[in-house]
Amino acid sequence: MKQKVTLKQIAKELDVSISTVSKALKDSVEISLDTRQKVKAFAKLYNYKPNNIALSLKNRKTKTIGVIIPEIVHHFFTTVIGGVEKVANEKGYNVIICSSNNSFDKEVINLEMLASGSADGFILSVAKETQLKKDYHHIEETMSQGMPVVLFDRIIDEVVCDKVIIDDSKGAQTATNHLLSIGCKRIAILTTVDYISVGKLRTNGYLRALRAYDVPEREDLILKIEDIDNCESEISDFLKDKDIDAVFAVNELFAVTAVKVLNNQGKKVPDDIAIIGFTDGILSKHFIPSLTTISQHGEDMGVRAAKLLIDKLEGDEAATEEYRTVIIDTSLIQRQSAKKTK
Amino acid sequence: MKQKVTLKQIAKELDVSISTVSKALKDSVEISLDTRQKVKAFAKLYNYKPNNIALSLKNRKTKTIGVIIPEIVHHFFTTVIGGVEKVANEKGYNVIICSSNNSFDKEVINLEMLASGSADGFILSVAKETQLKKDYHHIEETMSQGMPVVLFDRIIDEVVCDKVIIDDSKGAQTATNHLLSIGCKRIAILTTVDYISVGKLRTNGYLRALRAYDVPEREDLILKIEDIDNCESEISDFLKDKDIDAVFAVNELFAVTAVKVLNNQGKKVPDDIAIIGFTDGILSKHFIPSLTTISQHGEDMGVRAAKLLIDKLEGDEAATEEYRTVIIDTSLIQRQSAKKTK
DNA sequence: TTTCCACACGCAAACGTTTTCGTAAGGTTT
DNA sequence: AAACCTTACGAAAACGTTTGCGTGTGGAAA
Repeated sequence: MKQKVTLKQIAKELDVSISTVSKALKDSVEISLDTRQKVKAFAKLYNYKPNNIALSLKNRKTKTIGVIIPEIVHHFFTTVIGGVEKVANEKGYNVIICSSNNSFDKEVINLEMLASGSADGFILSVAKETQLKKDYHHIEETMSQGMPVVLFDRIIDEVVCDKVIIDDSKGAQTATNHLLSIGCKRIAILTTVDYISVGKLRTNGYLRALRAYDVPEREDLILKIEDIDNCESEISDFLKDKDIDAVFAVNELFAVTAVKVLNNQGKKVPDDIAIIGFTDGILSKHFIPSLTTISQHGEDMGVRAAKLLIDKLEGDEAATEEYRTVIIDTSLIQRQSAKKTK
Repeated sequence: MKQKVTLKQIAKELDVSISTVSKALKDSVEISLDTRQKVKAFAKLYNYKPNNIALSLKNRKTKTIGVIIPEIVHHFFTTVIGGVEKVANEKGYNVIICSSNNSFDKEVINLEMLASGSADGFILSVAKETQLKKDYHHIEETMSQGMPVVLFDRIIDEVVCDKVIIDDSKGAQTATNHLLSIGCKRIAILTTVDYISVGKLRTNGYLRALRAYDVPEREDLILKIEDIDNCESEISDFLKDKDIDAVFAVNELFAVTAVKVLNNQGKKVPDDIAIIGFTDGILSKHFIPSLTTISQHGEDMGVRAAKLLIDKLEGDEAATEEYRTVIIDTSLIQRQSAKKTK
């Protein structure tokens, strides 16, 4: 088994110095044409590739972006990663992805690991636990060591840095407005517990829309779900015999579960009841009926986040000092699960 | 903005040598208790973390596993990554993920980039283009430079290395058997073009099951789909007025599309026609009807792949020379889309 | 012949670690 | 007092690069 070939080895074989080899490979005029060609031929033959690690050490940058997300098996987060990869690769950056699995500890470990030399900056969506715990020292510490951080989607207001979000509240308002505009009056919402920032914001948007239409808000039409994995029975109990004509679900899973539950309860979507979701994922697209939903444009988020980060990484000192928050527009994707009541 | 603190800085502040600091932090008996405590207190205060890059360079290993997959927005691949991360983290490895986007060129670029110092070994599922092109020089080159590679799912027979696969053919046979055993006789298959290795294998399994039951195979019941993203019309034409009682789809998307198409054609699943899929993803689980399917146990694959790789990475020379192929058992997950005919 | 200049190349430092080996100071044994 | 041993620390090399600067060689100009 061959080993990776280094400058030193080439130098030895060709009986020149390491610096000569290095310069020759860079086509430096310092080196004679003859030597240059010889070295390059040799390097090609032995498939020489400069060692990134050594370069990182020398340049004190890794040309790597660290991405930490709460879940890796998750359609939205992976689309964001897709966006990040796209611009990162264009700009010659590598992307290294870690999942915190929604655990605070793992988030800290991952961040510290990557921060100690593996990445130049971070794109991060915080774990549920972190939101609950409100402990952000690891993020602040990373930034104070000179590594920029861009937060996206599940952000933290208290941390001052670049951010990329959607206007969750506005998106929810759009969704609710749509339901109201097609004639729905009694709209239930399936949302998360309040410590999940996006859930809370979407609930707010829902309430705002109601008020704008002068529809009284009713506590009994709001379900805050804690255990996402076992939401079916909860939703079933909640929806049972409820006199409603629409459901707004703050994520895909709640939306399809609602359809399922309603089917079981003998109600048809969209004929008897309209449903609108949030997040345009696989399920929304392929479900029967296909789901009208709010798209978060995950790839866009990734693109913008990566651009922000790279700007900061490559920017002059001046640009480094100001922080921006990019708000990505959501859009309503109309499909089959919500239609005009006659 | 503080900078990352190094041994050198600590040494300077404390007026000792770098080696003293290094040893003190490692609790070397060479250093007096006094100095040790002083150094450690100081290091903690300044939040010293050894620089991974420097360590990588020195140790000539990165403690990082490179994972390259054809698509990042893909349920199955992300579950595999989940498995990889799990064991990698347990063993103190980092995971760096790149997506080839099914492009041969990007696969080569990613692999070369990671191979030049960023990762010690690779877990890889090859791009469609690579399978078509049959060009594997980048993989062989990587291995010849001493970096182990584990192939999974979309593997390459010609490349000699560790592999983790499911028995696609057997899984497909199980699926088809199930359909036959519940009384279906005229079973269509929705599969991919032959150069996708897993598609071909699954087709073979289907045929084998048919033969074992003495059911004649019929060319007109086999649809090989090239353009996965626009499969609906193709499937619709294919299924139209066909006298069949079951469909075996080699992936989730084909399965749900088939259900959709059949619904439109006035046939009910599972009452009029049974459907069975392959890959147990979000769709299969939440679709209505939920899909009977073959589970590939993606997380298991990731776990096994990571173990194989780490074994090779840490193993003695002897173990390094033999290559293993792990076959993960598939299992039939019975849900609603296929039931006994009366 | 002396001086000067280009040319082509090598030296060495630097990035941050770890680790082997060397050594000064001080104490203990004869 | 001489010889020796601990103890506690420092110097330096190594990992693979890049790059500023120094330098030997040869030829041309004076």
